[in-house]
Amino acid sequence: MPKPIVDKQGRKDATRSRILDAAARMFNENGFAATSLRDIAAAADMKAGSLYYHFDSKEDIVAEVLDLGIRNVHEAVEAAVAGLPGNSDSRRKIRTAIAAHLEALLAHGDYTSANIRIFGQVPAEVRKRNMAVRDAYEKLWLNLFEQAQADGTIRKDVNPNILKLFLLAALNSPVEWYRTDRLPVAELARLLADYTLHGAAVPEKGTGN
Amino acid sequence: MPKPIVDKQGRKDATRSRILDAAARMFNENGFAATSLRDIAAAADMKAGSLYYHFDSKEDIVAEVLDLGIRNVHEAVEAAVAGLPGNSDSRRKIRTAIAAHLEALLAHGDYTSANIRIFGQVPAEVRKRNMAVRDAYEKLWLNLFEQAQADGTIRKDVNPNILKLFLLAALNSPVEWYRTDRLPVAELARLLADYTLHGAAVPEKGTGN
DNA sequence: GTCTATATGCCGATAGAC
DNA sequence: GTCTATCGGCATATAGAC
Repeated sequence: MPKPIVDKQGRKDATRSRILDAAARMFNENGFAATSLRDIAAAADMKAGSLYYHFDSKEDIVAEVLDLGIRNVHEAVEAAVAGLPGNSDSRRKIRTAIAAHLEALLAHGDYTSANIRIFGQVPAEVRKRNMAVRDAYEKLWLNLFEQAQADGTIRKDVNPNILKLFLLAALNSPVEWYRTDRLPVAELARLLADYTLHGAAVPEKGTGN
Repeated sequence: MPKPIVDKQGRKDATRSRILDAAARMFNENGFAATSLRDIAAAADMKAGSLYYHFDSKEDIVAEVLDLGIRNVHEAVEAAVAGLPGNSDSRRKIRTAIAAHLEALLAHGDYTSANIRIFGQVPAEVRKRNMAVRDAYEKLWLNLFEQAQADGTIRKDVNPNILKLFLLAALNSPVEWYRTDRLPVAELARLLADYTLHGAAVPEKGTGN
C-alpha cells in the first residue's frame, strides 16, 4: 500500500511541493542532466541558492520526483481495482487497471512522465532507491495476472512476468505520442485492453499460428 | 528503403566508425548530456580535440548515432520479411518482423538502444532530424498491419496506427530488462507475437469482454 | 590526423547578509 | 526563508604545433 504524498517528516509543505512540481515539469521536458537547479528555481519563482533550504542536493529532488511518479499511478490503479464490485472477474479487473493507469498517466502526469523519461539518466544510487517503489507497483500487476491465470482467465502458456513487462511498456508509451484531441483516454484504454486480452487477430479454430 | 551505412559523402571511414561506435556505447550507458566529448574520445582512444576533425559538433555525432540506430533495425526487419516465401500470409510476416526487430535490438544494439534511451534528451533540432528516419520505419509496420486488416487476418475494429505505437513500445522495452541467460530471444519473440495476435486470455465464444 | 593548451561559460554547491 | 556573490570544476569548442 503506497504511503500518502507528504514529505519524509509526514508534513505537507507548500514551497516544497511547488519546487517538486517545477522540477517534475522541467525534468519531463528537458531531461535530468539538461535541467539545471537554476532552471528549476526559475520555474518555481525562486533563486537557485534558495532550493538548498528545502533540499540537500539535486539528487534529492529528482529522487523524490521519481518516487511520487510511481506512487501516483500505483495509488490510482489500486483504488480503481479496489472500488470494483466484490464479484468482479479477472477480465474486469485487468480492464479497470489498464484504464486507471492511463487516466493517471495522461491526466496529471508530470511526475509519472518524468519518471518514465528520466529514470535511465539519473545516477545509479537514485535509480536504486526508486527501484523499490517500482517493484511494488509491478507486483500489483504480477498479482493480477497470476490470479487471472489461476482462475482460468488467461492461458497457462502465458508468462505473467514477461506479459507484465510488455504491457507496462505499452501502458507508459502514450506519454510520447498521445494527443487528447484524437481519441478519449477511455477509448485508448479499451483498445489496449482488447489487444492485451484478445490480441489483434481475427479469432479462428485453426492451429493458432 | 534505408540507405547503406556510410557517411554523407558515401565513403566508409574507419576512424569515423570507431568514434560512432564509442559514442553509441557511451550514450547508451550514461545518457546524452552526461556523456562528454572527453568520454567519447577516451572510448575511441583519442583526445577530445581530435573529434572535431571528423565531426563539427556533439550534436552532429549524436544525430548520426540516432539515425543509424533506427536504420539498423529497419534494414533487418525489411530483409527478414522480404526473405519469406512468396506465399507467406500476414500472420507469418508479423511474427517474422517481431522476431527480426528483437534480434537486431538485442544482438548488436548499441545504436538502437542508444536511440531508444536518449531520443528524449537531445536538442529539439536533432530530434526533428531523426523523426524522418523513425517515420519511415513506423510506416513499415503500418503497412504490415493495414495489409493484414485488408486480407482479413486482423480484426476490423483494430486501429492499425495505435496498435503500431503500442507494439513498438513493447518491442523496444527489452533494452531495459532483457537478460540473455533467462530465455532465448526467439522465445521472447514467440511470446510477444502470441500476445499481439491472440492476446493473453483463454479464447471463448462469449461476448469477448 | 592527432596532439596540447586554452578560451569562455554554465554547472552544483556554499557562505553569509537581510 | 530567500537573497547575492562566489568557489572550484568540467563542459564544448577553437587555435596552432607537430
